[in-house]
Amino acid sequence: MDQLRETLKGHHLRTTTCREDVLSTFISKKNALSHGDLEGALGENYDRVTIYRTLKTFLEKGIIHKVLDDEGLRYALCSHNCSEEQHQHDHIHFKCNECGETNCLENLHIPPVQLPLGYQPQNFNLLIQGTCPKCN
Amino acid sequence: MDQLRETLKGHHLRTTTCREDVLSTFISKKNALSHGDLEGALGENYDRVTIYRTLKTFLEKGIIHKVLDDEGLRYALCSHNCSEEQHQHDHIHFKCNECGETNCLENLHIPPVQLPLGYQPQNFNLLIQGTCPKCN
DNA sequence: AAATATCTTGCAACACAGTTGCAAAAAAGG
DNA sequence: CCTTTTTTGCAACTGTGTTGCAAGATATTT
Repeated sequence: MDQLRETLKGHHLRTTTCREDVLSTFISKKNALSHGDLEGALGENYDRVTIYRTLKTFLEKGIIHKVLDDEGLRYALCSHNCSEEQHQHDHIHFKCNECGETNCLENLHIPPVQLPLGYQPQNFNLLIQGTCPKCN
Repeated sequence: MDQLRETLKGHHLRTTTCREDVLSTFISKKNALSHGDLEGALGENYDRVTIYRTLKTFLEKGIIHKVLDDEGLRYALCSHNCSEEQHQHDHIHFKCNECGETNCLENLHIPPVQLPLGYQPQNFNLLIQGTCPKCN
């Protein structure tokens, strides 16, 4: 796939098979992935450390972003074009307690919150847990 | 302090010095604490493992709840009375990027979000990152 | 197409976070 | 104060994430 190379080049990264494979895994599975998920999928081909470093690089370059929940750290593709300079992530993540999948709800915004005086917000991150349509 | 014993008994827990100390640390420092924070404060008196187990017990009994941010797991007191059966945590956490402290914004509610069809929400968790009044 | 500079990978080793089993010690209740 | 039940400390272990370094791969220049 040439689109993978394009995406990597667009973020000023050399194309390597590991980066292509990690990126393509994020694209094919659409939900948020942990390092462990990726190691499970690609661990026979690449070293643990390389996958960690790939994730770190992708984070820095704005290809993926962190997704938090109560049982660990995951990563998901940035939908709106992020770059090294600017990340825009005021979106909502939904974690299903049945199947355990976490997904970004792309088209929703976090409603405005009236903060007490003196608080300067920069970033909003809403995690909703419950049951997803597939498990409902 | 007898209030500590009362709180523990109210959640069906035996009073031990470790539990009293952990609870009183949560009460005196008002912000969210990590295991490491508690180990730093009490580690000379109690074993690492004991602190882990105390946190786990407090979680189960509804004395504290998890607080997530992009660099790890923290815990904070439940303000509204939680029990083993029911936790109610639709509140907002604010993490200051300057001082690193995370606090619960007690009196705020998360505004309602219109979810797509099929999503059954059970729990809302909003993390706002920015600058807090002290660092502003 | 080969040579160079630069970046990426794998390996080993390490630091830190969290868990489990078990025997000894402490709490609650009679 | 004796018994039951829970909690603690210790040792050992698993899992997660990082760092240094030499070897390999990528991009670039000629």
